[in-house]
Amino acid sequence: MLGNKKGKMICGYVPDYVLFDLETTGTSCIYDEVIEISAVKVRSGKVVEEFSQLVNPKRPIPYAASMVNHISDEMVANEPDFGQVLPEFLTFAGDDILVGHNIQTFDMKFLYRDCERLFQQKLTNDYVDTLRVAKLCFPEWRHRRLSDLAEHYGISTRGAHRALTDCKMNQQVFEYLAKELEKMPAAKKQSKEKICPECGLPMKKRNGRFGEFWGCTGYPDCRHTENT
DNA sequence: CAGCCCCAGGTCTCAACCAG
DNA sequence: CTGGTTGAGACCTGGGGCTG
Repeated sequence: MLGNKKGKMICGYVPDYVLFDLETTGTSCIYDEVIEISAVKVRSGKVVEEFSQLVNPKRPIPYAASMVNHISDEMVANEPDFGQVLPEFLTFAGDDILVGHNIQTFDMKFLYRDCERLFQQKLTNDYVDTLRVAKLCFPEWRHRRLSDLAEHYGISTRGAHRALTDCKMNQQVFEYLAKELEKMPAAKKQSKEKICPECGLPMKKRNGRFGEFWGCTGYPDCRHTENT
């Protein structure tokens, strides 16, 4: 949950997880705030519990953001702030693996920032980004937005861009992606899944002066290498 | 729309090698 | 030793994709 080491990204399927989604006042993890957080707890691929809470960002919601998520200032006026909601979410999530779409570059940034800001600690949960998994399954696709994946699997996108609806949609997508992963050749999965033991980032095969070697994609921050 | 990140491709840098 | 060449890693940049 909280500690001094950030969790690592996993690119694969797990049957037990907490899938979450945030709605925010914008796309900047420096200047913007969370206005809704929702999550579903999943055990053996089935939703067993839900969590959803509007958040008062203590500032006006920009028009452009309201147009996307349909959340207005009036709707959040009497809601708690994120300082109250985040501990509730963390209790709900426990030490489960967190799952979401494009969370590596978006949602996790907000969570990391606010955990640091409120508790001076890091979020230790490992996480799965379904965008990464989708890239693995459908490298030939041009787009892999959550709505594209939902449409591909015939999942209803009614009410999209509200956190809980997106969570449920994403949960079904993740279960379908799991089936795609099962169908994939082992070699293809393994080559993509080699993880750096130092920092948890994926490793990549590189050609060096002295031949092939595995290098961490976190270079230059992480300089871990392995022989092929 | 803005902001952020990833990724591929191009360029730069530097060490190794070799000829003179 | 010096200078030129080569090749691989480091670094930079622009385009594309995804989010609200």
